[in-house]
Amino acid sequence: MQRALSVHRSDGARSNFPNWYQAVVREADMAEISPVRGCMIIKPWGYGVWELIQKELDKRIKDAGHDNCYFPLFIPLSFIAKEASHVGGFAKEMAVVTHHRLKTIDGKLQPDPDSKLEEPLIVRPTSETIIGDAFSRWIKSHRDLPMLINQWANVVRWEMRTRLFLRTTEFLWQEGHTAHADGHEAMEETLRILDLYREFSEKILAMPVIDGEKSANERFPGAVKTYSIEAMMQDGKALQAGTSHYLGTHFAEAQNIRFQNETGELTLCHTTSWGVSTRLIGGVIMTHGDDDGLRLPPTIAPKQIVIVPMLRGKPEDADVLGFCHRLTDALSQMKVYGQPIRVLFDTKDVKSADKRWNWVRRGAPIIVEIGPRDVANGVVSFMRRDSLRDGDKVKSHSMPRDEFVAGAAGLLNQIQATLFAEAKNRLESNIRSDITSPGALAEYFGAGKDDDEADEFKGWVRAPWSNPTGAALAGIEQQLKSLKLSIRNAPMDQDESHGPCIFTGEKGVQDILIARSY
RNA sequence: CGGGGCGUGGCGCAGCCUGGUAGCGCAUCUGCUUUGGGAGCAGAGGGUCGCGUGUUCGAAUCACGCCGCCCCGACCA
Repeated sequence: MQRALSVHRSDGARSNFPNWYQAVVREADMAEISPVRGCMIIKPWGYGVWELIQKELDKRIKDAGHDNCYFPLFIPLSFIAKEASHVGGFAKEMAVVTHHRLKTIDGKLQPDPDSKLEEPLIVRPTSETIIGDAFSRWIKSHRDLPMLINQWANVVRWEMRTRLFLRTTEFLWQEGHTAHADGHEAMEETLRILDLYREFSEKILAMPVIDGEKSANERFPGAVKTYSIEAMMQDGKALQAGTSHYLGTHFAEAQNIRFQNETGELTLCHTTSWGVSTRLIGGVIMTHGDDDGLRLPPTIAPKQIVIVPMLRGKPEDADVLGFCHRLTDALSQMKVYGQPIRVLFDTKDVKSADKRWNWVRRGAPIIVEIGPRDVANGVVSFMRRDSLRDGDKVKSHSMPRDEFVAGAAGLLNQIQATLFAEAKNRLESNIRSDITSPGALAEYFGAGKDDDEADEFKGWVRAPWSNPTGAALAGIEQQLKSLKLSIRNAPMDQDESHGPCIFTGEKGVQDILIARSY
């Protein structure tokens, strides 16, 4: 059967999934690899999605009381060295600036040895240390608290292996940093943001997630507690889509972030940090994409409705164009999610059929096609990207023009709801809680089976455990690693009582999610 | 960084084993025909075959080195 994409996923098998993913990124015009290793060029359609993500998330962050700032791209080496586990966690992936000038030596342009920096600068992998330094100067009194700051920035982490959007050397993100008078308040902030991320992911990205706490060895370097939202991709793997950390007084101690409390005592602040990145776009692609390309939730589609005129090179073309112009204007007057509907009248001099398939691949939620017959009958023919086909055939709908205009916002809402419902159903129906031993876990995830079987779609496992620490935890992690599994998080949503621990057999204290992951 | 695969016009690939100076499909451009849907015919443009060194009269093809991409592992938010 003919599909809009050059690479197809093969019925749930994971083997073809990476190729399919790359095909979507490329053919949906989202991004391309750049001349710089591990870095990507985000193209207009992909960046448009990011801008909408920024807009929606920025609003929520500000509504929660945070102000935006901008801190330097460079961080003095001495800053990053201040918090021991923080350095430990990031040391292996730092880009370091050592010179400030180039010189041609022996005909070769190279860093001028005479321009060596006294103190090397690192390109920020995250900004806790430089923001903490500012906090230590900004915060003097309990009246300065809480300090609620956010920044939109690029960061660099020199990863071994990169994938477009999911893990790139440079990526765009938002990082929130807050300081509070006590641990209780800082924990509240950490969880409030976690919930904000969950709500944002579900409502705006139509990507259902499970929020929970990370296990001890997956904590952010320097954190006391780390929480995440985890989304299920269409190959069954988990994607960590956002994190929120309670940093305790670790950074406050390292950087002397103190305030005088009501009784005049000098007291350490409790800090938090949290972020989501362009990785979310990868999550959207792997959550909603299909064999015809990307399917964008209307909330983040740069163009929600695209109108393609069916021109014939005949006199009635003028009528078609006029009809399309008026339709574009009428739709632009309508609102969805409190903002004008984003409509594009695609007048590019390209064959109509090609335009249609380009928009299908890019995932425009509604694609309208107008020909002379539509004009004569005063109707609008359109396709819904969320349910493009009936079997193999493309499903085309027709509706009186005024009815379509009046119902457009509702239709976009419906598409958003359909995408979310599909993803939600996939998530919920693929978490098994009937696996209660390491043996059963190994069997389910295909240990010892041949490649084809091991390659089948697997979801997640939810199981009780006794929350072991130290060597016991490390042993379990090792065991999971041999199955390519990891503990994703301990969901916030927990039952009162728990069965015996899947690993130790001891009394369970909470449920955890186990999955393959990105 | 270890194991495997790959790198040939924008995209997908053949040619490589058995060296003789580049080909196919899609896309692009032009013209004609077609027109409720990914059109047909004819013609055209576009590649120093990832980079470098070597072997050879001659290298996409053989050897060595390097770079990049993908998968698995290691690592990691």
